[in-house]
This record gives sequence, structure tokens and C-alpha cells, in this order.
Amino acid sequence: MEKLVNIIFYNIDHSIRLYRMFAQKKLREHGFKITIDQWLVIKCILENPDITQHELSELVFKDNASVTRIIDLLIKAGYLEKETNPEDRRKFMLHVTKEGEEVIRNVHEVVLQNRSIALNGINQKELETADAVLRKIIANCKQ
Amino acid sequence: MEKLVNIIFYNIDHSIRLYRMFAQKKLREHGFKITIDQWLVIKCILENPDITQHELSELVFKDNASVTRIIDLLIKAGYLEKETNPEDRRKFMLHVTKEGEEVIRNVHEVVLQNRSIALNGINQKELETADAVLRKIIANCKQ
DNA sequence: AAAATTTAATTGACATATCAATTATTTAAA
DNA sequence: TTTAAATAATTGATATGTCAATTAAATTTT
Repeated sequence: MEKLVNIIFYNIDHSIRLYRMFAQKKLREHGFKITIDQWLVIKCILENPDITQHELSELVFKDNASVTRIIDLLIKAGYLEKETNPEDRRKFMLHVTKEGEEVIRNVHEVVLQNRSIALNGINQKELETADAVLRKIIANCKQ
Repeated sequence: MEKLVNIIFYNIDHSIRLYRMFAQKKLREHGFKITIDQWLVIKCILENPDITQHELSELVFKDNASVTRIIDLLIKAGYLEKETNPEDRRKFMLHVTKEGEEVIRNVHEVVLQNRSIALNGINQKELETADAVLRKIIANCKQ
């Protein structure tokens, strides 16, 4: 076999998987009871208060089904509330609770640290090239 | 929020997710009844006939538990057989069946096409830079 | 050799991913 | 306006990811 490590897709897969484990571990170590995915969902709702679940799923690259389930868990955890949208009863209005806002605020610092550690020793130019490559892959796979 | 698309980790996540969906769809379209992960596991066993499940899990960046379950499914599908290793009864000897070998042979062409399509318009230099960045991230997250 | 430790694999529990089917509602078409 | 089509969200089924606990076997220590 062409050595796995020579195939970019394996390194993409490997890097994101390790980063997620790394980031999740840091959250755990700081005592936060929230997953990376749940954090991302709350963050997106805070930044886009009128967002629907469907729009949310596109923003975070997740399936509608996954978003539904993540939201269920966030509601159970007390970080989120939902209410039927009276303008269109198919949709819901999502509302981040005080507890939800607090978690996001507290987690923010850790997330910044994580990113900084994970990107250590990579210069801006390299990062931009890597980013451009990833965007091309994204575009190519969308066909 | 810093725009999601400006954060490299989101693009890493997005690209590998889209590539997997793209590749899986191609396999389906060609009538193959196998997942990308299952394909990868068989491929690795063929290339490393004496590999243990634990070594396999490191090779494909998966948890032991995931590997156990993927192997179960592969055995059910008739692509794989396992037998206790008499030298060390904690381990198993994994054996790819004729059907398993055939699937790998047939899928190979599609996989090459997929990679080629996904990497369209990306030159060697860019690819190497991206790869180097990913390797650095991997190293940084291993600490 | 018996006890303690390590290792390989499995299992259980829960979160997420993906696809397909379904329900409820809205919008467009006849 | 009734019907048909489209949209938003949910649910079910199955695969995989992750962690923790467990089992079985091998290795090391005492």
C-alpha cells in the first residue's frame, strides 16, 4: 500500500481526530461538562440569534439529525431552550440560557489556548497554503 | 465569533467530512457494500498479514473498540475471518477471505479516482506544505 | 510458584454521523 | 381553494468514536 502517512487524507483525518481529543481532554481537565460539538452549536446560536436548526446544520457541517440530537442534549443540560416560531410553526426559536452563556464565556479561553498549542511552530504563510488546499478539496468534493 | 471558515480546524473538519461523504457515495454508486473505514481495515490487514487488532487501531487512528466492531462487521459480511493466535492466546490472527480480497481489488480503482478528483487543481508544492502543517498539528496535539 | 502488573480484546454507555422515512407545516400549482 | 410540492424538524436504524470497566492471558515481581 502507498504508505498511509503519504496520503493527505489520512493526515487530515488524523490531525482533526487528534485535535478533537486534545481539545476535549483540555475541557475535561478544566471541569467543563460539554463536548466540542455542543460548544460549537451554542456558540453559533449566540452569534446568530435567529438561526434555524437547518441553517445551523449547514454552518457547523452537520446533519439535521445530529443537530436535533445535540440540541436535545443541550436543553437537558440547561444550556438552551427552544420555542416554536409563531411566524412559521415548522421552525423553532433557539435561546441560550444564562448557564449556556456562562459556559461559553468560560470555555473561550481554553479554546484559544488549544488552538494556539495545536498550531505551534506553523507560520502564517504555511497556514494560508494549507487552508487554501483544504478549501480546494472542499470545493472539489461538492461537485 | 471569528468567522468559522477562518479557523483552520473547521476547514480540516469540513474537508475530511466532505471527502468521506463523497468517497462513500462513489462506492455506493458503484454498487459496493462496504464503508470507507471497513475498506481501510481490510487493506491494512492485507498489507500487514500478522498485525494485531491493537496495532491495527494505531495504524488507522482508531480506538480498539471501533476496530473490534468494524472487524465484527467484516466477519459478518464474509470479508474476514479470525482465529486465536496459538502463540499468544490474547491475540487473534486475522485472515482476509477471497471475497474480501476481491472487494479490495475492485474498490481500488474507485478510490484512486476519488483522490484524484478531490485533489484536482492542487499542485505538489501546495500539497506538501499542507501535509507538513497537518503533521505539525498532529505532533503538537500528541503532547 | 504465587501474586501483582501489563497487555489484548471485548463490552457497555453515551455522543455523533449518515441515510431513509415520517410528521407537521407552509408554499406553489392546478 | 383544494391539491401537490417543498421545507423544517424528528425519529429509527446502523456505523463509528470515545471513555471506562471487564475478561482473559501473558509477563514480571516478589
